[in-house]
Amino acid sequence: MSEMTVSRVLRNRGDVSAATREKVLTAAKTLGYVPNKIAGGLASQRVNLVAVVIPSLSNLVFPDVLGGISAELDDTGLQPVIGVTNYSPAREEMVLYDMLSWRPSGVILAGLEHSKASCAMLGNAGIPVVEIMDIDGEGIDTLVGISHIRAGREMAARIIAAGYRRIGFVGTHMPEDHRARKRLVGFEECLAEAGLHLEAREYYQGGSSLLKGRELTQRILTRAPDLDFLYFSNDMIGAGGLLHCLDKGYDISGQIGLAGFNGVDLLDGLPVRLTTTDARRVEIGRRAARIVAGKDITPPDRIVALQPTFIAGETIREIKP
Amino acid sequence: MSEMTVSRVLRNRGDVSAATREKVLTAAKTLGYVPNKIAGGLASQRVNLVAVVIPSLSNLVFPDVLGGISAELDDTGLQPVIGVTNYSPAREEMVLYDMLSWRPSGVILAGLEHSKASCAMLGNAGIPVVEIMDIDGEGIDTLVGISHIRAGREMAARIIAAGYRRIGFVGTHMPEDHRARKRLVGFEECLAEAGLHLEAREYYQGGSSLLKGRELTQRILTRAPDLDFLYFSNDMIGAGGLLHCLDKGYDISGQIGLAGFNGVDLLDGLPVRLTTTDARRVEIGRRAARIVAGKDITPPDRIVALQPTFIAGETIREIKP
DNA sequence: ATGAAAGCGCTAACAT
DNA sequence: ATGTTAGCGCTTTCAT
Repeated sequence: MSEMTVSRVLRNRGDVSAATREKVLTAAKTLGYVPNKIAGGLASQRVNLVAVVIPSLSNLVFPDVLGGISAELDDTGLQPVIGVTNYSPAREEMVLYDMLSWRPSGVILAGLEHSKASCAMLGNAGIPVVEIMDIDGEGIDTLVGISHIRAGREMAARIIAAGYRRIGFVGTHMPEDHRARKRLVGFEECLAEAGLHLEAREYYQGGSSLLKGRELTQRILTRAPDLDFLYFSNDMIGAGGLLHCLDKGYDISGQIGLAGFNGVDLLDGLPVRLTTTDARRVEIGRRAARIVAGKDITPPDRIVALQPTFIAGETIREIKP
Repeated sequence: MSEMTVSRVLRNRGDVSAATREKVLTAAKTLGYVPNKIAGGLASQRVNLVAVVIPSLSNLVFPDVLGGISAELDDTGLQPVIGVTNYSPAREEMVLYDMLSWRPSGVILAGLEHSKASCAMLGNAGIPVVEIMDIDGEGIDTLVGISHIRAGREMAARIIAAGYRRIGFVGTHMPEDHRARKRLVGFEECLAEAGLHLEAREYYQGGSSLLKGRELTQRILTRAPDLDFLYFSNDMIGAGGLLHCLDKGYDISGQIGLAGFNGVDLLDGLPVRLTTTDARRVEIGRRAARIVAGKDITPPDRIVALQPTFIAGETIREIKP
């Protein structure tokens, strides 16, 4: 029996008689044969991999996105391969270079801001490229995400409508976290339109944790004790802030309101539910994967805009009707 | 100039004059050339990938392990490729099959319990295989981890020494979470040796969250109101239990003690610090990566046993001297 | 339904 | 320091 027949059986391609098929399968099993995809990929010029490039795994956001991607790729024969950039454009460039050298069937990558070389590589790759999370800017091929500017604006509008006026911000100071930056831009724009401005800011570097949220909140409230609202750049920091305020006996939502961002349900059991915005993480992963897999057609404008949705929680006053 | 010279430049191999080297590099850059690793791998019979197979990304444990692996592989030219099994041996088998078909340089995978076919594949692969997290059992090649039986025993011993006697357990009921199972085995063994036994158990399925921890704690304390200690199978569930007990006004550590497992620092800012065991996640990742990369020699017994370390926290009584 | 031949894009090994 | 040749293990294509 030729190797050709074996190849046909193992890929369920072409006509093979049930008898030989059976023989090949059992032989492969007993020999513990694992086909060599390197040779296969070289011969067929196709590889069932999708490169997924994200900034971090410890940020609770990305496991959710990956979950959406996996779920949607599961029945397509495509496999995600994850690369992590640590929010460094230089590292992103290296990761992309490495991944593209494997000639994947598509690329999903977080964010719109990439080095010139990265953009060139992606443009020349001749494969679907889906940039996710953010839609405020120019894309290379297709975008799937939410407008963080809008998310920031909407939260500001809710806060103002609820009557808060002395507002502070606590967030990351990573120049490379463009989405956090855009949320703040939208937030401040909306404040400005209402004749308001941020009364205080507190920035931090590195990962987010409850403890950091506590410390920063303590610090900003020491510096600016008369704040009546704090907008945090994510839920983990926000939850830390919430715990601090509970500790200190603040009247949450009355004396001081709080809001985070993301809508991570890991934190649902806190003593008070944090007001936040659902960033539609799983859905973003799903839609991106569907496009790469060719399950969805790309919209004409090449943008899939999902809507960030407000989660009221209990740390903001209700708006009187 | 032959393609061979180009190949040499791009891999920094063999002697190439500085002049031609320069020429090749600029040409590659302007053309946006990305070498084809599929062809390269086939020709050289070597591929700079390390397969990393883990059960889940949403479990806070694994991003930490991956962090350790990445950090240690960073300067080796090796690249981790992550596969997720969702705690399913069948899925693990598929993931392994897929990954091995790319002929990686090594495999790091969580746990010691694998399907027969998985073991056969790994045994035949002819590459370093490091099983991580757990050392209670037989390995295929090399093990790096902690003894969960011992971790369970040690926590039980501390709890008993602190004077608690009516002890309950809250944990996952996933038959495939062998490490949680082994901790419980060790825990109960130690109780039995002291003439004690678990007074109540509460199991759950699916992922862990603060909310689930609250609900389960409420339930177990309703059924068995006179418990004086709760051992949780992880910190997230334990933190939920802690929040519930705080809510209900329990005297934490006095009236009821609590302990989790893992030592995740994300939760450090809780109102009361949870007693737990540090599972040495980052170190496990590092050591496994060092072995796969050939930085460390494998110990003669093929086991790298790390010590789970007790973190006292504030939810257990201090032992009187 | 099965087989034979060519070749995918590189690199190892051996010239020069 | 640079070039030549063969071949990695498959799949594509074309025969039979």
